[in-house]
Amino acid sequence: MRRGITIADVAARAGVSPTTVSHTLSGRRQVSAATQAKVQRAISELGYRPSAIAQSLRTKRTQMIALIVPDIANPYYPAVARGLHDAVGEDGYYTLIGSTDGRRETELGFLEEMVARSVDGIVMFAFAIDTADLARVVGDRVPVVVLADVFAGRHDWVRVDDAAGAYAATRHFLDQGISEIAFAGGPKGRGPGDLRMAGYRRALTEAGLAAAENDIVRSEYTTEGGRSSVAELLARRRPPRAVVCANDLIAIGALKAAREAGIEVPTELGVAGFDDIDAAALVTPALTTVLNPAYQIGQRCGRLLVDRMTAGYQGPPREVVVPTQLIVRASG
Amino acid sequence: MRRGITIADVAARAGVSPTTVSHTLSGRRQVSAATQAKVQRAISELGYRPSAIAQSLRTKRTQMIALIVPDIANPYYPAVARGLHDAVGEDGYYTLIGSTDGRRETELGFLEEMVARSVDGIVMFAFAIDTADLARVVGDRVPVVVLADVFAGRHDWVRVDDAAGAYAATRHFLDQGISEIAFAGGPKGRGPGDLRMAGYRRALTEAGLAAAENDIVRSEYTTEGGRSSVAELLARRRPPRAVVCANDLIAIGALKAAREAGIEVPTELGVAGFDDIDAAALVTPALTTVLNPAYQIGQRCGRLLVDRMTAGYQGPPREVVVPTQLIVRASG
DNA sequence: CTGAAAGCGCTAACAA
DNA sequence: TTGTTAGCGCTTTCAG
Repeated sequence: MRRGITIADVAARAGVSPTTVSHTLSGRRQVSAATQAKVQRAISELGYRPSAIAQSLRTKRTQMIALIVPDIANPYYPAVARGLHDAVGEDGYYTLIGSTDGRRETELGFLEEMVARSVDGIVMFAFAIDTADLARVVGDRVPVVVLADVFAGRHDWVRVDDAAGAYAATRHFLDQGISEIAFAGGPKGRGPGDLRMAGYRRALTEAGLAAAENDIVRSEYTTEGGRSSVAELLARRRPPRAVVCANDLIAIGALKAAREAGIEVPTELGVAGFDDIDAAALVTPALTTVLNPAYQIGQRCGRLLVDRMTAGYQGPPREVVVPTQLIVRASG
Repeated sequence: MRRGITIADVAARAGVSPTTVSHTLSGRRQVSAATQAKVQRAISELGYRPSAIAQSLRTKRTQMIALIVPDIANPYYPAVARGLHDAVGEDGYYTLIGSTDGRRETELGFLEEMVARSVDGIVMFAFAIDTADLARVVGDRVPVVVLADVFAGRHDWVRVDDAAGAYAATRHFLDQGISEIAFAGGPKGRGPGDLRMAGYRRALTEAGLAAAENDIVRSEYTTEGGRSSVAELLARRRPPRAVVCANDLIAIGALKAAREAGIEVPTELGVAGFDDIDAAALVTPALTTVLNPAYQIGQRCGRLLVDRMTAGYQGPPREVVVPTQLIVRASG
C-alpha cells in the first residue's frame, strides 16, 4: 500500500499554494484559467485524489447516509435501499447499511456508530427503540427520517397508507358482491397488520356489514402461518368466500390451504395479499395484492433527508404518506 | 446541531491529558484503575463519542468496506450483502453499498469514490470493467475481492461452482432414467449461463449422450424469456422430457409454458432451476433447483477481506469456490 | 503510569 | 487573483 499523494504535493508540482489547488477543485473562488490548467496537469500527472476523510474532518460533512433496517436480506428493504440510493446519489451521497434484526441493542449500537461516523442523515426502520432512545443517542446532531409511528410528530416520517390499501382490497371483493370476507392478520401489535386490519374493518362497516371478531385469524407473517390460519377458516361450517391477508406471504399460504382443501381460487375463495413481492406474480394463481411501493418510499426518505441536510427545509417534522395501489391478478 | 464534545473536553473534565483519555479508550497502554474511573465518568457525564472521522484521518483506517453490485434490488445481492455484513460485523466493519446497473462508467465512478473515501476493502461484482481499470483506479491501495473470472489470478476471487451445480441437476434427471434433457440458457456470453451449460453438457457426455445443439435454447434471464424459449421446445415433434434452466426465473417461465401447453410437471416434463430464490419454493409445483448460496458467498468475501485488511494474509490471490447443492422439490 | 507536541490532509478566514 | 495560517479531533512518538 503506497502512501497517498496530498494536496501539498500537487501544489508543489504546480507551483501554487494548497489553497489554490483546493479552490480549483471546489470552484469556491475564482482561479485564473492559466493556474487552473497548471493545477489540473499536476493533478493528473500525480494521479491525485482528495482524501474524503480529511475533507470531512474539516467541513463536518461526510456525504454519507445511514440506512438502518431489520434485515437487508428481506426483499422489501433492498427495494427501499435502491430508492434511497437513487434519490440521494445525484447529490453525491452514499449509503451505509446496517441490519439490526429488529433487536433493541443492535438498533441502538448501530445508531451510536453512525453518529460517531458523522453521517449526514439517517433513515431508520425502528422496531424496538422509542423517542427517548433516539433523543439520547442522536439528539439533534443528525436529521433522521423514521418509518415507525411511535415517532410521529417528532421526526420526519414516511409511511405507506396501510389502511387504505387493505380497504381497497376489501372493497374489491365487496364490489364483486361477496360479503363473507375474512382477514388473515399478523401477530397482534407487531408490524403493520393492525393498520391493515383497520382498513379491512372500515370497508365492511361502510358496506353495512359488521366485521365479526370471528372472521379474523392471526399468524406470523409467513407462508406457513397463512397456510394454517386460513386452513382453519376453510374448515368451518360456513367458510368465507374471500380472505384479505396482512401480507403476501400469508396470502401465498392461503392459496396453499385452499389447494389442500380442494377449494378453487378464485371461484370459491378470493385471496388478496399485501406488498406485491416478486413471488406474488409468480405463484399460481397469480396473487391479487396491494402494491407497497418500497422503491418510492426509499426515494421519499432520501428527499426529506436531502432537504434537511442542505438546509433547504428547517421546519417542523413532516409526515409523508405514500399511496398504495390494488393490483388485480388471478386470485380474486 | 450542537457542537460535539471532543477528547480535550473529556480530558479537561477528568483532569488528565487527551493522551490518557485516548489510551483508556483504546487500551493500547496501561492506565491506572483510578484514572480509568475518572475518565469513564467524564465520558458518560459529557456523553462523549469519539469522532470516527478524526480517528480515520490519524490511523488511515476507516473500518468501512464497499460492496459494489449491479443492482441491490435484485434479491441475490442483498443476500450477499447480509453475508458480508455478518462476516465483517464482528470485526467492527460497516458496509457501504453502491448499485452500478452494471454500467462501466458507474462502476469506475463508484470505485474512485470508494478509494477517495479510504475504504479498507472492496467487494466488487464487476460486469463491465477489466484488470487494467482496476489497476489504474485502485492499484494496491485497497484490497479487493472480485466476483468475476476476468480478474482470475490477480485478485482474491470468490465464485459459486456453476458447472457442478448444473451437472448435478442434469444427473438428477439422468438418474431417473430420463435422457431427453434440454437446456434453457441465458444470452450467450453474458452472466453465468455458459458455465452452467458446460456442466449440463458434461453430465450428458459422461452418460454417453451427445448434447445436440438443438437441445439448447436461449433467452434473457427472466420469466418471460423462459416461458417463450421453453414453449418453443415443447412445440417440437419430439419435446424433451426434462429441462435444466440457467436460473430460477427461466425455470418459472418453463413451468408457465408447460401449463399453457397442457403438459404436466413433473410427470411429462421435469424442470430444474438455478439459484433457489425465495419464489422457487413458492411456485406450483415447487421448483427443484440448485442452491446458489449468496449468503455464504458474502461471508467468504468478508473473510478474505478481513484477512487482507488485518494483514493476517499477504500471499498471492486466492480463489474460493463455494459449492452448490441440489434442492429437490416437486418439479422434477 | 502520564503528558507535551507534532501532524494526518484538508478548508476557510484573513491578509495581501 | 493568490497565499499564509490556523485549526478540524484524534493518535502516537518521545520524554518524563
